[in-house]
Amino acid sequence: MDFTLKPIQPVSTRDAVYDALRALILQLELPPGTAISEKDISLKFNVSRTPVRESFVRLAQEGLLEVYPQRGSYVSLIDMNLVEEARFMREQLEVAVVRLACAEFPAERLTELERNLSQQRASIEAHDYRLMFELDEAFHRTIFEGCNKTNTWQVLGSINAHLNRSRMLRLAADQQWDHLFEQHLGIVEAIRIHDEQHAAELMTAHMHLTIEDQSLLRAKYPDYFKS
Amino acid sequence: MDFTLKPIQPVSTRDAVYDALRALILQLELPPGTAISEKDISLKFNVSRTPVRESFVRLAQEGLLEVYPQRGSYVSLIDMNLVEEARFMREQLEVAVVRLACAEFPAERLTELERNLSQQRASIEAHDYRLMFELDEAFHRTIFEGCNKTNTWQVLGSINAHLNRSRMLRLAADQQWDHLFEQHLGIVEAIRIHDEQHAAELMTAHMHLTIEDQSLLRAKYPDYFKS
DNA sequence: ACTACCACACTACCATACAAGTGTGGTAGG
DNA sequence: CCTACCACACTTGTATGGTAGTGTGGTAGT
Repeated sequence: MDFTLKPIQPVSTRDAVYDALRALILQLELPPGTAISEKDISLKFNVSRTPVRESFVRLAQEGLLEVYPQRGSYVSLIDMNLVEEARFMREQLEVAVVRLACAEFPAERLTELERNLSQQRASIEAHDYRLMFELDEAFHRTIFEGCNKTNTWQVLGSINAHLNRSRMLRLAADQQWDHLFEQHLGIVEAIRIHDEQHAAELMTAHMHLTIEDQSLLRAKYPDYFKS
Repeated sequence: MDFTLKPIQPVSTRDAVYDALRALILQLELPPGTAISEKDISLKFNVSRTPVRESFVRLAQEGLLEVYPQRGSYVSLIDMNLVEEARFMREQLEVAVVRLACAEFPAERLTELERNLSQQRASIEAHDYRLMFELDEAFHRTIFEGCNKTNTWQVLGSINAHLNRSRMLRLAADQQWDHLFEQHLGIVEAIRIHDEQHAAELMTAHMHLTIEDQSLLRAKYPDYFKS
């Protein structure tokens, strides 16, 4: 007997286009300000304008795309006000969740965090910053999952689209990965020994570290920023 | 010389349909579980399927609509896990913002809060709960605006769609508006005298009050809830 | 040389037709 | 009476044509 569920949909064209465009925007391969038209994209992907259009609707709702009727669509510029508020929201939620984690955290999630940490160490030594970026995401997601706050993490995912775009600009830069890694170590230790106060302090500092040097970024990529 | 900007768009059909459907869903005039088809809506609004469809995409992204390809679309059921996490997120952000407000808050916003409070008092005496609901929204929004956290409030707006739907169920019920009003009074007073600790405690309690008695709701409207 | 104007290429918006999958009710066969 | 099956009436997904508004570059007129 085969209980495998047949995929509800192999993959809808709309979702495929959406995923592709979103990835291109977040990885800055479509830099802020880039003009993109439904027609262009539909030709590049060899699909009709309909699924492209619907992808545009979703991207516009997330604030990643600005659509001006009858004039054109543009990858949205990075809005520093928005980025700062995204950082603010993330800080509040991350701190609150890590406090919960100090009170109660499943053992298997803790080992998952430790496994992640060892991978982080390896990727830093290998100077693989792209991988380190992904591990950092996974690290924080695991904390949320361990506290049964999966939906919260998903909401953060869309909120942080802008935040991550500016973080991506610093990927090549020095980005003090060593420092971030030390903080990760401390956070996991605090969770293990249920030191809520210390965990909260570490997480607060951690959330501030991910966004400094914005004026430098602005100077380096002036065209990518708004106002 | 006339510097008035002509409206970029009188109002796109898509946005009109989206706004209408969203309001219908949030006010439970389209109850959770209701089947709605693109065709039906397009006939009712006398527009083609295209703008309706794009509205569906947006509503589905917000989690207010479930779309099953080739089978139908349904107003999403209320997911209590989601509601609780929405409440959690809102609590963290509201508390953080009210702390900011205690440190610094513009005078004109404070008078706006006081004006709002007197309107609340009047609407409670008039038993106009619908108006009270709106005043409550405006009250919290004003606090966010006074702290330059407008974007944060907007994000909360989409997060709280689910939360508000379950709150709406209680509108006719007793919904201890008196108690909520007392807390509002206390919060404004705490902001005025910069009593951060007290404000945070009041807001925490306030955020918990808005969601109690869920089991009662579930018993009363079992078909509206998920799992 | 400069300005006003207009045709044209381009955009997103909307309507419509067709494609493909799903569930159901009726019917034919056992 | 029961079951298997199939046609049909739905659904959403995709493609395409026409509409209206916008910006630009070239041209005619001064």
